Amino acid sequence: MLTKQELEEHWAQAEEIYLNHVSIDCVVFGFHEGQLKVLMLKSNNEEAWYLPGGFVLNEEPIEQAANRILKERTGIDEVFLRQFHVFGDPDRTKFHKETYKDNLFFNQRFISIGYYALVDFVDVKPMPDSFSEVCTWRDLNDLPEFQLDHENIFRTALDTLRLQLNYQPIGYSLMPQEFTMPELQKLYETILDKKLDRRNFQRRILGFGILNKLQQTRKGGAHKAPYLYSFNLENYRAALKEGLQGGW
Amino acid sequence: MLTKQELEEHWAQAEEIYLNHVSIDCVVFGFHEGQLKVLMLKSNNEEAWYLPGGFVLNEEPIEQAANRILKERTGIDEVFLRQFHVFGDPDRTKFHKETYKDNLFFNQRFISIGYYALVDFVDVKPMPDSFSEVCTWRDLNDLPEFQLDHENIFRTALDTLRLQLNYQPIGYSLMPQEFTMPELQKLYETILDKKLDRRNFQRRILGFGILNKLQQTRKGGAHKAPYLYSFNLENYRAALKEGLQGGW
DNA sequence: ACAAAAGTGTTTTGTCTACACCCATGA
DNA sequence: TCATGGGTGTAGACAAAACACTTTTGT
Repeated sequence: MLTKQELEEHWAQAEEIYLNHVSIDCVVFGFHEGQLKVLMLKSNNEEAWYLPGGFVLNEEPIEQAANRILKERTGIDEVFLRQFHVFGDPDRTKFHKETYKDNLFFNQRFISIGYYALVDFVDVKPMPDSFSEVCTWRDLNDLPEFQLDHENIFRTALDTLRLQLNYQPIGYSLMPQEFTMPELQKLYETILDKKLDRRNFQRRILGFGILNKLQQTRKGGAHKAPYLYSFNLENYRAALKEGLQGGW
Repeated sequence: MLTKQELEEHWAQAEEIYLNHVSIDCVVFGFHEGQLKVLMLKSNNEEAWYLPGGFVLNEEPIEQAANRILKERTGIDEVFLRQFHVFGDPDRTKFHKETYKDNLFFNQRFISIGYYALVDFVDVKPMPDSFSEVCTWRDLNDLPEFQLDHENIFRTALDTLRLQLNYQPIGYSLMPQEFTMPELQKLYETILDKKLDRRNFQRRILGFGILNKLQQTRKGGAHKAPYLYSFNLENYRAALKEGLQGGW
């Protein structure tokens, strides 16, 4: 953890260290207790929430920058991370330009590259950045006010996630190692925001041949114990090359 | 047309005029005589071909920059234009950095935003830029050597086009005002690189309700004259909101 | 009159959808 | 023992795929 003074020095140097005019914003999705979540931060000074973001070091590939930023906020590495859109309106950071009038670095135009990440909820240890006091998961059904154009960035990410559901290993990245069929179904229902038929869902998912059915069942529920599954990563990758066929 | 000296002055000022570190590359697709084409330029000095590209003015929205660049190369406005990927490898412009060692502007790292455009072939008047002697259509079956990472950019655009075939008004943008069913089918076959059944194709396309069947037929062929169609733009837009369902 | 391309309709096949019954478990 | 959720199978609807015959036109 840097002291206040070290921080000030860091941002005074930012213009030298980081590639100017380019930023990265990440929409980090997690899934917990049947709810889809986004990782967000709350500003020190106002009731405004924003998405994890950062800048690109002078000689750093952008994918690597996104990974680094994500690791700083979540503690995890090797996450599923995809570029989805670039936000390049000259007015998108108007608020920052006003707030940081005297700061050379922040007072410039930024083209922001949007990434969305899919992570296993339980692995994440949310860590605030130097502008925030809070870093935490927000439920998609209970979102706060967004700063800047971050609402737009978030919406675009969510739309992309829905479109790519059949082309990306979304289940694999968001579910824990072992999970039950109803849990996986809940994930799909949450992302798509619609109910799916239990039996058809099962047949379809199993038909892809991307799951391993385990011998154990999930005990402790008040009812019949469901089987546990894990992903067959090799088959999953192969299947995704072709895209999982058909729409929901 | 600028003189050589005016050009030199322009690029000497580039650092002031354009947003540093950000560039735009466009993959312009056209369709002519049953062949899919890309618009490319050839360097003055070498046997290297590259994609139309340019930079973003300080206060210019990026979509507007892409449109401006496209207009400069093709003469047309209001084209179908979509962002598809950002290319941010620090080494991607290594060649330029070496070639333009003494130029402050070119000798910097560029994050390039990739756009693909779909245009009506006959509307385009290819115009070289200040680094090229030739601007012309290249057949997808007869592509030249690419400069920098432009082969990668092109491939990524083509993959995106295939994926989005059912979600974007691709036929509308690439076909002339009036066209026959076999011509439209050829377009789909070319993009997807596979043969389609004539009757099923027709039923499917007509089923979307996005075409107007005209009374005239295309005379002059050596055989039965096919009917002409035009797009019903209103229905097309509506249908695309939902995505044209099903895969080929 | 024939070759080649275009128009159109029917049968077959397979996939998605809707639905019902049995089973296991904790309360 | 009952309420609840989980496991599994089947018949019907619908859409895609396969396929054949007729029509038009230039040579």
